[in-house]
Amino acid sequence: MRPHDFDRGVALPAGLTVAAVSKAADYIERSLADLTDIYFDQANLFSGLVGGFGARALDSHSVYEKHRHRDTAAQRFPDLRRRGSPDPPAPRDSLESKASIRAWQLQAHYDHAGWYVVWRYLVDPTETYEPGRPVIVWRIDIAFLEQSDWKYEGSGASSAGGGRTETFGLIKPAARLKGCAVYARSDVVLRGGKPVPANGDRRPPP
DNA sequence: CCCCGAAACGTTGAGCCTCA
DNA sequence: TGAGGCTCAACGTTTCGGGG
Repeated sequence: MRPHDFDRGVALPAGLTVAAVSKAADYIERSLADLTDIYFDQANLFSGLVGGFGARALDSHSVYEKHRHRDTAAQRFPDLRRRGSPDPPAPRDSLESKASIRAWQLQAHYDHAGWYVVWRYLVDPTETYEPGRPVIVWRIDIAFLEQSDWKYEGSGASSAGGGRTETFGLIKPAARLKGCAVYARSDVVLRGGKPVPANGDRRPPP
């Protein structure tokens, strides 16, 4: 990772360190480098892997661990809990690992309060950013989200058709996550809502 | 006692709207 | 005019629990 792109002023969950977050992001980039064909085949599945690998890395590199005992179906949140916290953990001891290629938006099936770490990543098959690293984590958001930060998003899914079930969306994610980027690569900027090289060409001619 | 639907988990793509 | 906000459709996996 790029040490100077970490912001040590961002509030983190108790016991979580910048070093642990950095190791986890590095683990994601290295572990998934050979699996980018999955991304081009089914991007949503690949993002699921990114989130899962992030949780796995934090489990081994931080005081946050995956729960060892399977809870009842409605209580599977969170991905990680602070070591030694009661069961079920309080929101302050809960840490959910999410991944996305989107710049800001965040969706979940629940509106649970707790700490969230979001691995914002891109797939760079030409390895323009880092030789040997086709998967790049370009920003890491860490925030404590209240239940009131989420809004319900209905669905028309039924036996008559439709795909997804009900979800919750983070309200005004760009505003809500302002100041929550513990890591942000300075060589990546948002243009057209997508991450692009900061030193890339300006807007292409019409 | 097995099977299968419901419900939990993980997301992206696309379109339209608002507002500075 | 573009960035951000909002909404909804589509997709894939795993676990639970009740009915046949």
